[in-house]
Amino acid sequence: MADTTGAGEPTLDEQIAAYQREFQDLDPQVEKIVSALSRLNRRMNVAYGRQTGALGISNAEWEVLKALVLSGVPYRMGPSELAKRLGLTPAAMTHRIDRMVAGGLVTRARDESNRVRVIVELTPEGREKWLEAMRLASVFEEDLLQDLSLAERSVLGEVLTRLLRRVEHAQPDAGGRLTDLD
Amino acid sequence: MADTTGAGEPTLDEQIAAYQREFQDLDPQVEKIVSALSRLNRRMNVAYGRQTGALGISNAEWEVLKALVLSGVPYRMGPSELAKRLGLTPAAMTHRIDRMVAGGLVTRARDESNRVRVIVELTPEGREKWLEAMRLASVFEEDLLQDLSLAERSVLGEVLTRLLRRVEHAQPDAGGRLTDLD
DNA sequence: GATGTAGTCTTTAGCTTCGAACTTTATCTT
DNA sequence: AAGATAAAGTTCGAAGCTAAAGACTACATC
Repeated sequence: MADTTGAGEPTLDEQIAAYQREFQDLDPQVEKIVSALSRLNRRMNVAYGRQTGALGISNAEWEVLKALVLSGVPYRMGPSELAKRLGLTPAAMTHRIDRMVAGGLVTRARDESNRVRVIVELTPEGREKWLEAMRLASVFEEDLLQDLSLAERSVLGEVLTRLLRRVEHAQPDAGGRLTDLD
Repeated sequence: MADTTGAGEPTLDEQIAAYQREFQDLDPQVEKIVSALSRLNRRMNVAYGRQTGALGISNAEWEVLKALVLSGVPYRMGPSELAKRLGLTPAAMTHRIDRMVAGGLVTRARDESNRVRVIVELTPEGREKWLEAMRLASVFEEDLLQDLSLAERSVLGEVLTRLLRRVEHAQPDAGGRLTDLD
């Protein structure tokens, strides 16, 4: 379970109509964008989960592999750095690393120059898993976007990064309004 | 914690560059769109979480309220219907309803015409909570999209629903490819 | 060099979820 | 009717998460 496939969910247009019925002062166009974004993301995560599952790892483990690989050679990071990157508590990171060490995806060693620190390092097996997952993911992503023209891709990318900048550089105040930080 | 704010995360462009370095056959434009989508969604969920938290409910409870309100008067649904809608197991639904009954957001009653069934019904307090949350959310969403022109909003909505249709009407096969169902 | 303080993990307790087994009620078959 | 089958929720045990407390190391200050 925990499919989040959205089976039995109303169509997007039905949902917008219901919103309009229950909450009048709502811009349907805004709501459509927001709802589509959220749904699209959930469906994509389900797809990623199926792919990583087929490789015998979880999405959670895939994220750790991703952080390590993207950090570049020699593929090492400390647990707290990883935790911050993934938005986890240090406690959760400890346990996740435990599982991944047991699965042979990473190794854990004490930093000899500073014995408080721990070094998590990607194993060759872990790197290979990530590559396999990436191969599947990139095929899926290409297929997903295949109907979009080059112009549409360009606009979509630009608009999304603009929105991203807005949430990142602004924080909602108590009333929920976004106020610029800089 | 569990902020998922992405503190200490590389910028989007740095991340794309790292992908290129570690995995050559990747279309940077595709990856930019996908990464932006995912990040944007995480940041938005954090914002929603702050807002619902300020109202004394969790995002999880907010989702149940949403499903009930959108179902329309008389705001009633069965646990399994709710579970399917939210992508939860029946077990998780049972517990979530327990908590919401305790919090006065919904009531639980046996259906007298079919005593296997249970009816979860929104309380006036629950409906009011949802309205408050919606007021905050709609302000946030308007602010988020404020820099987009009408034309851009229209294109964005159209493109996103097209992508959504593609994931919904197609399922990735074992190799990860999306194959049309109809 | 003893003591305090800060930083980095790990441990513990409690919560939410999933998967699977179980209970209760309705329905179908004969 | 009687018994099998199906459907709807709940209960149970394990996994993974958070928050808070604890343990250990490094470093500053006296």
